[in-house]
Amino acid sequence: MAHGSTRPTSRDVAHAAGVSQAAVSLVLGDKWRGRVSETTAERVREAARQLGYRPNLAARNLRLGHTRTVLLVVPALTTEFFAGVYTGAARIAAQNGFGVVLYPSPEGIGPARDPFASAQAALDGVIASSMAADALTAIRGDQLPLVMLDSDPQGSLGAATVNLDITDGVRQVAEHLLTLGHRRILHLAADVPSWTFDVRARELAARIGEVPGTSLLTIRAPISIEGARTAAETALSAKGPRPTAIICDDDKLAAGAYKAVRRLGLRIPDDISVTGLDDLALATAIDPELTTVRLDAELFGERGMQALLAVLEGREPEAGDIPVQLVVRGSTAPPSAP
Amino acid sequence: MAHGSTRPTSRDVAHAAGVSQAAVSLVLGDKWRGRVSETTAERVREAARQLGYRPNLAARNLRLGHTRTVLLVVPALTTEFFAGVYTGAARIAAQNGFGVVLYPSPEGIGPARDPFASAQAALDGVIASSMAADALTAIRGDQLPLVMLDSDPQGSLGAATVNLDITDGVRQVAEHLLTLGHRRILHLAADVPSWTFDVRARELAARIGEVPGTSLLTIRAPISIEGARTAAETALSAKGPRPTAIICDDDKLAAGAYKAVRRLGLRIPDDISVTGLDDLALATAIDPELTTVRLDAELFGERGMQALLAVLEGREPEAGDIPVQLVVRGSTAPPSAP
DNA sequence: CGAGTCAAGTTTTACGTATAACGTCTCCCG
DNA sequence: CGGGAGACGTTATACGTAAAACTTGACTCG
Repeated sequence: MAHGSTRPTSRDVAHAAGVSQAAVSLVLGDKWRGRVSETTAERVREAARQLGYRPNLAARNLRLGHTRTVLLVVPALTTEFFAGVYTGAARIAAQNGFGVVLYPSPEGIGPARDPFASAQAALDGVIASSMAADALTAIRGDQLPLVMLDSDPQGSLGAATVNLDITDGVRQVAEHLLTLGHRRILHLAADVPSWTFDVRARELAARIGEVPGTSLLTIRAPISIEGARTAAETALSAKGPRPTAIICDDDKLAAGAYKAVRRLGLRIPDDISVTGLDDLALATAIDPELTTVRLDAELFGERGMQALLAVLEGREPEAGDIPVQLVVRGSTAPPSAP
Repeated sequence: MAHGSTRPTSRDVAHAAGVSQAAVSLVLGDKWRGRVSETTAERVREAARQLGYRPNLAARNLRLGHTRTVLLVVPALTTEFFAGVYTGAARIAAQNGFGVVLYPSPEGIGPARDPFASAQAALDGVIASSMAADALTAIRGDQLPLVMLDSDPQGSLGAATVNLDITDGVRQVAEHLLTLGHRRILHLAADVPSWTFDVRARELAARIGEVPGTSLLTIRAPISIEGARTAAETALSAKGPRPTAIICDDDKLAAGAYKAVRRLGLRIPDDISVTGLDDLALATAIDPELTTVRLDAELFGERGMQALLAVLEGREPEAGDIPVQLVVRGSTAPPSAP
């Protein structure tokens, strides 16, 4: 396994600089004020540079007992949303001398089997998003400090949670459509067992299902454009009065709904309105541009990392959901006269 | 930093099972055939289970001198392409007892400053994609085995390279459009310094620029829908004969081109044909569906990991570019009569 | 029966680092 | 002039694991 010569150690640097290994550690660890002379320190730094010394992280981690590395468990990275979450988390982490390692759950959104077998870095904590309960308990078994993203605050076994205010987003969507005059509404839901999707269904049922004179039909589809198209096409072809609006659990599903609508020879928003949730790049790529709920993925990641840092330091994580905002674009309009 | 009680070590397990620490290491490391009795082994395993023992990876890595962990450096994860690359790489890695850690270069496509400061896991090797030369040399300075993805085989400082056969893909696109009868072609290029984009320009110049009776105009845009839209709109509004086809460096740029075309009141493919490159989900979300070149991201990742494993074992990596294929959809058609 | 073999462990060591604990030497002040 | 106080280091140790080297006892076989 040895590729060429072995990497230089702090002892090599010490020998080259004519000092002890301890001195090297002090200088390079920036703990030398008043313990090593400036000239000696410079000699050590020069020797390190010369040899291309890089500390052995395994040894350091072992000695220190922590790694200042955190694992971010996300569903498969098939949209840029979790890229944003990562970016935000990594920014806060870097400001605090931490690193972030990504573990994209291979089987897509849903339960991850064993993040730790795969991401074999030694970890100080975990930020996990949208995971099923079995994987969650697997993680908890590890006793690692844990922050959950977009999960049921009650059911998270006492882990800290950071949530987007999805409930409010859904409320805004419902209000928008009701104000426009829609009464027959189709909910195109993600066929994924996750709290973040349950919340959408729950809020929609409360906001629309209980308003007199409205009807709410829910159908489920896998989160893919083709899956959503198929499901939506079936639902729209059913006999009986056609819905005048489709609320989709996310933007990708909305893209599928667009295709279904077009296939049936209908027009958005004239014949039917469509809404999404996420505000991905996709939302403005399709025509007409999609009315959707903007989620601040980076802020989400930042808040997640801040919460984890709080847990690590024994502080109480900041409470409060992250606000979201409806972005009205061209895919919604009042329903045409019946 | 201590959260509750400290984690159990192999010594704790040994004590609980009434054996030495070495015996625990042998049993759990599966090296005990003929060294420890079956009954003792079972006792050890039971004790480990009871205590919830998890080996300290930092200590193991230090002892072993390697981590069986590899870093995958990718541009910011704003499309699902690199998710596929990761998936493929992780699959091969897992089959060989390796883990993969992701480092998404924070500043987007382009040079990454210091992957190692951030991804502070101890590493055995690196797979790096589309990086500028300065970051490359920084990595090389670390003496880590390196595999480059989609990079100039000549300029990679002797690192192994794995490439998609982009040249062939571009050739197929050019041939497709020329066969349809297009003669005035606009090349919407990515404004990013990377070999993978240089190759596109080079091949296009050779295949179209040198055919008598054709014209090829190249404009550059940042890889974003809005950036592409702006650039394309400007180019299409210029005086003189309008191009009849736009070849885009990737699908995202193509989505921008769609918007530009629509803004100018033109139709795809009737007035103008558009092609992409990647075959992302986006390609079938837009209307009409995009003619593009399908890249097998997972195979790309697999081949990258296989090459790195070869390097680690002192073998010669498999040679040969990964084939790509043109997928003809509704965005290309013969040019309308002038 | 004595040497060799084998099973079933144990003792010991090394990996590279960070840091606590321990010298020196010089200077300065009462 | 005696000793306390820096300045400038060094020595020694521990982190948890894997594995080489060693021990012990029982059994085999010529």
